[in-house]
Amino acid sequence: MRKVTSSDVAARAGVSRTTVSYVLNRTQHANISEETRQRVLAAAAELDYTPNAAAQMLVNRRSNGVGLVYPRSHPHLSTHIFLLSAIEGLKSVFSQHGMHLLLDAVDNSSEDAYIDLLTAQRIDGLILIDVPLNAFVSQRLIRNNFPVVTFGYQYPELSSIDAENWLGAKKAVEHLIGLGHRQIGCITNSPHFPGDPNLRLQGYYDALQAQGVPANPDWVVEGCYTPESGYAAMNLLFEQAVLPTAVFVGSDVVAFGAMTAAHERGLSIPGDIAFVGFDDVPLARYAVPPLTTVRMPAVEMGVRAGMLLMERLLDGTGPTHITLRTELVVRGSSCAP
Amino acid sequence: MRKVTSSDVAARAGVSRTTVSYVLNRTQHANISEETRQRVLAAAAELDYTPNAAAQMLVNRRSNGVGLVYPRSHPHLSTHIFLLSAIEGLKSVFSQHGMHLLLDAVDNSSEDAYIDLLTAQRIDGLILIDVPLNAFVSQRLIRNNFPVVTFGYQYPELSSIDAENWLGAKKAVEHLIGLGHRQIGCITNSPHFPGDPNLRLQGYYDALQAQGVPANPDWVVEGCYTPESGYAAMNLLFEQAVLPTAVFVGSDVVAFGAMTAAHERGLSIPGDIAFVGFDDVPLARYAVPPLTTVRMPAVEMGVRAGMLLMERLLDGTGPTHITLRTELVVRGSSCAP
DNA sequence: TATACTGTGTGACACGTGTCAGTGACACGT
DNA sequence: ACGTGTCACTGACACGTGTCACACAGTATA
Repeated sequence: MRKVTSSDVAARAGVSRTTVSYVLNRTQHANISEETRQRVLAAAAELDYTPNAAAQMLVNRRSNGVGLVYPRSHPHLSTHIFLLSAIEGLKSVFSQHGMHLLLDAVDNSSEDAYIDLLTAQRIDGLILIDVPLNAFVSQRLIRNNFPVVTFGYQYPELSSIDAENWLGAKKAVEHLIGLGHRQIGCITNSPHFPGDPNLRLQGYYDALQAQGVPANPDWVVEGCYTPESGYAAMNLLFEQAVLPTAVFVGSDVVAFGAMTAAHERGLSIPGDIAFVGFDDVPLARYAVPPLTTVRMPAVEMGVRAGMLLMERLLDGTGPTHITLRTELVVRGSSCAP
Repeated sequence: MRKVTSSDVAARAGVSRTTVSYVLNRTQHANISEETRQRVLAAAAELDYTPNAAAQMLVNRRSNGVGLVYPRSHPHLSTHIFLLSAIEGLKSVFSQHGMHLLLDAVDNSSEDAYIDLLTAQRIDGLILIDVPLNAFVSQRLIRNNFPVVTFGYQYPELSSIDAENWLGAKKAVEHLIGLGHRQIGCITNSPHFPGDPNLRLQGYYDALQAQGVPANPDWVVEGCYTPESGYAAMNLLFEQAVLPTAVFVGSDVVAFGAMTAAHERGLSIPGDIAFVGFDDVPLARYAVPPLTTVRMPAVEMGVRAGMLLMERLLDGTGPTHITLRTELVVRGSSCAP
């Protein structure tokens, strides 16, 4: 089957290809009579004409594509539940502008493969979700002034979107302290990477210090995105001589595993041990008991990131950094010890 | 900044652009001396040359893009957890072939917007996840012999990938019957669409009939993807005069809501009421109690779908239908009444 | 009458690539 | 000397679009 081109439309309307282009693109400075305009429009509709994307990309030097890059290493849920919400927000903005989303997972090994997407002009902009940037790549992006929005961490020269991780964690722990807890453990969201300060963990420490509650390094254990890791981390905590009466978990999904470990040990929640999570995943309210957590505005973060990139693309504005509020949602998993 | 083109490479290597193309594409019938070949390769590397995707698409009539379409109407988790796994599987296949994934959500209103992606030649193939095809669109796809793989439902002329929904549901309910249950309710995964037989619901009915257990239409309630809907559906069941002793839920995520409703009513699971879910979402094992469920091989479905599409693209094979096995995973939420 | 201007439309080029047909140069067999 | 063949390489076209500079007719202006 042959593809319909603008020449076909021109022939059918009895005009030149140039005229077709002017009509379809509503070119301002072109004077086209109303009658011809209608003839062209009719011909295009009858032939069901769609402009060839490749040809447009080639001549416009614009692909209307945006690359969305995330690390493949993150296992299923935690960050990826977030990924879905972010996609939802991003798409709601991009679809209004006729932009398409190109998905690319990145391995730790060949982490600059997605760079080809932009040197090949396949995308006009880049959204990076939790992707570690090595110096080579970041400098290249900055030097070329390529439109980038980073998600969840900041780079001075690149636009970024984030939420109040530190403050959210601090509020969560202060909530526990306010309930009377003095022995508060922490299971982190992710393993520690050098150079990547864990703001949620820092919020935990700062809350303890601000309220004069002693910190116990034995009560801080690393989680790694999954419920399995939370389960294992909690069992590690149970090996301590003195147990905490409350645990702040850096991610709801990890908290699911931690709470299961507590259940299996016969502890009652929140009677024997209280839990607070982070993210407010849709299932958090359906944990047993319902999980107290810090809400991340995931969809809104996607929307704002999309808007940031569009502004950059259309108006050429410089790098902007946005931090959205987090909110403590108190449910059944936390109460006085 | 100017883009590096193959002309630049040619100039630097002191050869023609044709030679550059032959070397970089390893064109078989072209005879290029080893020495020239190395010169070209070196020049390309020094200039950090990447071919322009638009130009390649235009001349090759191939975009190396695959459209992944899903309905926006599905709320967060259920199908979308599945979506992430599918993406994982799809990407593992596509990345080997240099194919890119283009994401597109489809509204009920303008459900054929994604068709423009293919008439514009922006994509070479289409993966449809739970997207309802109206007659107009499907006929157009079939007539043009466009490469399509549907996910989760079948269309005779289009390739498809699915799992044993009917058999999985049947095994789940037979499991409950085997435990001694005779009063078994059902909360569906999704609302009923005309023309879309709910195979999981059918498996439920057929298991009851095969084992001679009476079916009670009052015990069948519609869910709608979310835990909220499961919560509401379960409370609807609780309004019955006689309560079921076990419930088969068409989706783990919906089951989370249903179990929470049971907890709030003070019922013990599985003592007072047993539950079996469907999907084996990563969190299912961390429900309270751990959820007995039917495992969907989501990632493998993605892989197989990707392979199906690649075969179709490379070898031009006809439509193929694949159905993968499901497996009952028995956990703590089900035992004898 | 010559000039300028306005409204309407077109020819031709550029974008960057893949590839067919063709060009010399050289070797070989008769 | 002449045809045949191979090797290494290149010129030119095509893909489908956007847009600049120009053309032509008709009308107003000096």
